[in-house]
Amino acid sequence: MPRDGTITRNRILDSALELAMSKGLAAASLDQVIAGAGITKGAFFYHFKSKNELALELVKRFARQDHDLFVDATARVESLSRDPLQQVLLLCGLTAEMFKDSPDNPGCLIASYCYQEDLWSEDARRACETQFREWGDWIEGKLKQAAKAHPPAVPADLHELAEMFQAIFEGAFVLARTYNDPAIIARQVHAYRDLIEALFKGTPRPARRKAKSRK
Amino acid sequence: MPRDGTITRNRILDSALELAMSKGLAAASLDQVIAGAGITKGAFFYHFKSKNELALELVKRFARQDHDLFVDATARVESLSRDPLQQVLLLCGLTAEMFKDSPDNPGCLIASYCYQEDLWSEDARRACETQFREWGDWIEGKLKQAAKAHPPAVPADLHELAEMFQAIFEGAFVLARTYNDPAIIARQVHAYRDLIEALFKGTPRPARRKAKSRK
DNA sequence: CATGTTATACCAACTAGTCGGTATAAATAA
DNA sequence: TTATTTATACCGACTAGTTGGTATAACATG
Repeated sequence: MPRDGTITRNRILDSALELAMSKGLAAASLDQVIAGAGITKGAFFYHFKSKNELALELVKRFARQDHDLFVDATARVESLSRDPLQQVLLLCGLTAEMFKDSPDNPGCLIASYCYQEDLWSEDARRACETQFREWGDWIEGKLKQAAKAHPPAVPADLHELAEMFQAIFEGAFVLARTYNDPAIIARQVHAYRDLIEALFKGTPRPARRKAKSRK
Repeated sequence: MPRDGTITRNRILDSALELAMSKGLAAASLDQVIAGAGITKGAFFYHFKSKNELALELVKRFARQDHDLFVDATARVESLSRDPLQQVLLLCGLTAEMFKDSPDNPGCLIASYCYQEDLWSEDARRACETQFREWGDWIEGKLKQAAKAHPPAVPADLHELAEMFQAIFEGAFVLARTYNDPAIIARQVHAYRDLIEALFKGTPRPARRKAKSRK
């Protein structure tokens, strides 16, 4: 067998991801992708038959990685607590933690794609939808279990509430970039966590440490 | 005065906005902007000295329009109720209403820009930040007034809570595009409204009409 | 006429994608 | 062992078309 092509392939995808997060993949030229990957045009078109195929493969890889993250994170919180509400709260905490002190400018590939419809094929859209639903369904299920055991003081639509997790997440990326303050992401996820807790417990809990950096 | 150039200018901006919402302004060519506006290159470069200037002017116009909307909406809710909490809840209702039965694929110019940094000049960023803060500050102020009069059952960071309005909003656009279901926007804003109400009132209220369309 | 507005023709740089060819390395065979 | 084959992986010059931007002339209107 010749040398391993998957290395080159991943270098191309990595380069494309970086460009997608900054200038947007639609606006990035293949020459830039190629330069970033440190390869040549020939190599690129050996691995991908077009720029659109690159876009699709990139989002598919993203969805796979996100799925792995989901499996890992849910397994962890389910092993940390048996209480479904606690599991949701822990998941929020875990997620917020991931974005605390994140050095680079965070963002979401899906959000970037859905404002650049050249990249937004039906295949890509469906892959993203599936991935979103995976998280949403899990949270919704847990919230419903929690509600069965101990109904919240105020009725709430648990489907919408679960959906809100992703909404806040995606929105926080936009805010972080607009305010130029990545800390917003962890802050908003935390705020969501607190709202859920308040809704289900309805009683004050030990005061949370105040967020320090609020320029 | 010779004939009115502001008409052409606005046609250009309208065309650019439409392209920005679909394929992204960075990926859109000037020829497409020009074709959409039904004019020629000469006319374009008479009104804008470059594509980047177009991008900046477009986002500035967006911010102006959003500011007008803010002034109008807050004035309306402040005339409808004297209770700050009610005002916030009404504002959410008003906002959700705006996106109910929205025919075209909704989206936010700011979100699109912040994933395409060719367009994301510091000037543009600051204009967007200012506009975001206008809404956030107003909501935060109202929530603090409301909390003073009748503190929520559970302590909550009202700054984060106000910030969450925009986060949910921006996130809902992404979800709407990913799920291909514009109804999500009104739904999420409504869910936010309900959370705020639950937090401050803490008692059940007349059951809301169930959302009907949930494919 | 003078000023503001629009059209046509054009350019150099860049675009996605092609193509003939080369390098690598394992498998086969003498 | 060594020569040959085979398939994968990669290179870089090339093309046809597009890009943002310019030059210049024509048109409209007061």
